Amino acid sequence: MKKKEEERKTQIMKAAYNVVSELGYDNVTLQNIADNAGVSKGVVHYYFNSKQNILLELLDSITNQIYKYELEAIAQQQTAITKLKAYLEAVFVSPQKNRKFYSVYLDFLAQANGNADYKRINMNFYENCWGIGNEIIELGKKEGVFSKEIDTLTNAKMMRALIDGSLIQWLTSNEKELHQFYKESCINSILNLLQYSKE
Amino acid sequence: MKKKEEERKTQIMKAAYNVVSELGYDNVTLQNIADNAGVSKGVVHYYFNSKQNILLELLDSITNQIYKYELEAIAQQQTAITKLKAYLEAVFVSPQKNRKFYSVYLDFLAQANGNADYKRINMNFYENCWGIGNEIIELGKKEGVFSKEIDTLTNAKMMRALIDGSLIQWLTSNEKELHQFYKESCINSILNLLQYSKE
Amino acid sequence: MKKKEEERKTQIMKAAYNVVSELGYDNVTLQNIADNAGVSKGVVHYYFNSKQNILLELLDSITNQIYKYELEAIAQQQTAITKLKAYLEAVFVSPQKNRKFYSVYLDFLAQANGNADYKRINMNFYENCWGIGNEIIELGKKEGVFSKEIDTLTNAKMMRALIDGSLIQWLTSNEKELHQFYKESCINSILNLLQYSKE
Amino acid sequence: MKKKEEERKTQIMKAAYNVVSELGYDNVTLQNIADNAGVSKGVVHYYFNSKQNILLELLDSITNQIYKYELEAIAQQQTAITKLKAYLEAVFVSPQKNRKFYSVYLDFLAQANGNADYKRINMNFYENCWGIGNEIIELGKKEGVFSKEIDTLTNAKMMRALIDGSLIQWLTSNEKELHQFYKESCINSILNLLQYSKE
DNA sequence: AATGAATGAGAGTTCATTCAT
DNA sequence: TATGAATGAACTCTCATTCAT
Repeated sequence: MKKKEEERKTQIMKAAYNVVSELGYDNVTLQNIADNAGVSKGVVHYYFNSKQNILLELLDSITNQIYKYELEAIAQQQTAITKLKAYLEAVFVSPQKNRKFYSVYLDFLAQANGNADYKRINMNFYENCWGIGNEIIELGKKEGVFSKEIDTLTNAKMMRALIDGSLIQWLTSNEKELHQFYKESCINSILNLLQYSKE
Repeated sequence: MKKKEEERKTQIMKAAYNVVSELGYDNVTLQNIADNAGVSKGVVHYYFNSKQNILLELLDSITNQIYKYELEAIAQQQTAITKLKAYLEAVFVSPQKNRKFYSVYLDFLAQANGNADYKRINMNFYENCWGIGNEIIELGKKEGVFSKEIDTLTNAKMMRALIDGSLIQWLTSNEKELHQFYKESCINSILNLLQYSKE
Repeated sequence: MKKKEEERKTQIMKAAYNVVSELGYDNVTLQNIADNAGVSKGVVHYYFNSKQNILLELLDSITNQIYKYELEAIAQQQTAITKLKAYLEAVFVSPQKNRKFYSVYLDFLAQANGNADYKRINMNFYENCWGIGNEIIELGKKEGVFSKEIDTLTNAKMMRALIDGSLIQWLTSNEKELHQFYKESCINSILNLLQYSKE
Repeated sequence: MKKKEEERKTQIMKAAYNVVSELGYDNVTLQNIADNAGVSKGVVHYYFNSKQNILLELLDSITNQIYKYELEAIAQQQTAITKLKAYLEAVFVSPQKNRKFYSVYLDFLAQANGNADYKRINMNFYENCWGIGNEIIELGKKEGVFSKEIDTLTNAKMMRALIDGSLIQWLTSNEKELHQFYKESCINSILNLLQYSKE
């Protein structure tokens, strides 16, 4: 019983993810979501109490999925450098998936500015991301491959800023081949930041 | 005649900027804009042909203003390092102005994903920003203060990614005092990137 | 089997009475009724075929209960005057019960205007009430305590009009202490009408 | 300008009156009202901010109109008895108008039970009606045609209860010819109450 | 040049009813 | 018997756009 409910919610959330990525946050209607999920409009309200709720759970769900995927990626590596590379491979997973995730995520970032709930969820995502950065940097310092002079948290934040800024730039560029460029540039820049920074 | 028309359009655009920053892109109505501008709803349609047009011109206008402001800032400096610092001072102008600009800009970035016009305007803004980066980096290489091994355009792009990523992070954090932290972290990271990068 | 069904229907009807009195006729949902009865929404449909049916049976049920209660009250008295007083004590039973009954009854009266079924049930209730009035007045005429000149049925109708009009006025007044005032005023007016009327 | 707005609101309110009397309070839709008024759905919202507002103003409007009509009727008479008769002629104006007004009024009375705004408006109407009763009774006492022993306000309240109760009974009866019966019975009962009451 | 009244399509939401389990 | 998931029609309300003045 509980299982079926969970399946339905997942089904609707996937539909919402599709629709938001295709039409953009404010063009989404419940009818769109229902159509994409292959259910009636009433079902959407039955499982979520409002449109707001669906989108709230969607943001929560996709950021957590991204985070878990990244966590798993670095867990399979042993050294700071390989963990860092695995992390960036996970982040820059593919043009298709990045386009989908970042176009939806950007919509939520825009909404977050005036919405405390979205803000909270995004803050949580940031903290998770910074946590990954922290872990890698600390390990690198221990290994002696990263500069001991740099502040761990600050650089974790800068890492994520570089990643988000890059993928947002890439989204605008609209060219698939640039995905590789941004991935490599990001890796190089981060490596340089962590290895050679002074002061 | 022409002059009055220009004034009216500017007046309405300022109102649109205020309203979008306060309410968010998709909560804006023409009535809001008209009220904020102190004119009737009909006037807004008279000078712009549609709501879409106002917002299109708004994005164009604010990105160009930001660009000009940044250009002027670096024009007053002579060396690469001072130009870079002036650039970042111009970008991180103040918590109030950054909040206003970036909340509106983020809204447009989100919209841009499905809208070629927004995309084009943003691409133009990016190119302007990269141009500033290029100029500073080239000068620094000539002066010998920046590493000659780095690729100019790539690093100009990374600079802007770091800036945008930082200010978007800051927007979510919602704390005024962090503005200073992000500004300084950005300057330090960029300086380190440009001065010590290898390969 | 039959017994259980009867119990269930009673249980649901009590719930309906509670819910209509609390929320008002048009704010009632089947879910409310089901919740108040502690059963599932499907059960309500199982025992009654439609929402309309529940409410129809509710009106029938509560008007008959009121009538029976009034009948019993006058049956315990022997004289016209004591029967009349007992009748009015039964009608003005208590602020709580009057509020509950009259708020629901008023809802039905309002609905009755466009609904022949409600109208029929209410007409039946009126006839029952007039019957009580008739009985009391006839007895009083025989006893010589009421004027022989008055028309029995007409005065029975006026009695009930005075009662309903008073309790509806009282409902609006919203003050518990006025309940006593309206009860006494009603008794006095009816006594005067029946005892001293000319022509 | 103001005049046209007033006309439109009146036009819409008349339509609302028609529609509520035909369909009943909770079956009314904004589309019905718009259709009956011969305007678009948007216009109704343009002049009233919500459905609730239309109905609130409707109750206020019709009760005040009724009151003014009654006031004018008694103003044209000089003695207590002729004023009383004129009042009742005004109240029982015609089967058509009574049916329309009382079916709508009954809807509002039912709503008033859970709505403070409706309650307030109805209370105001009651006070106006009691005021008319007071004026007539006081005059009759001065003239010596009404019993000096009766309490003025109490009897004014009972008068109105008798009137409302009678017309509500008549509504259910659904027979045009009974209108005359209820009018006459009401007049006779009130006259008897005011002339011959003891204690 | 400027107004704001009027339109109507389309949004989110509610809920009686149906029906597979 | 009993459940509650699913449906979809119908509701109120919003708002870009049009247009007579």
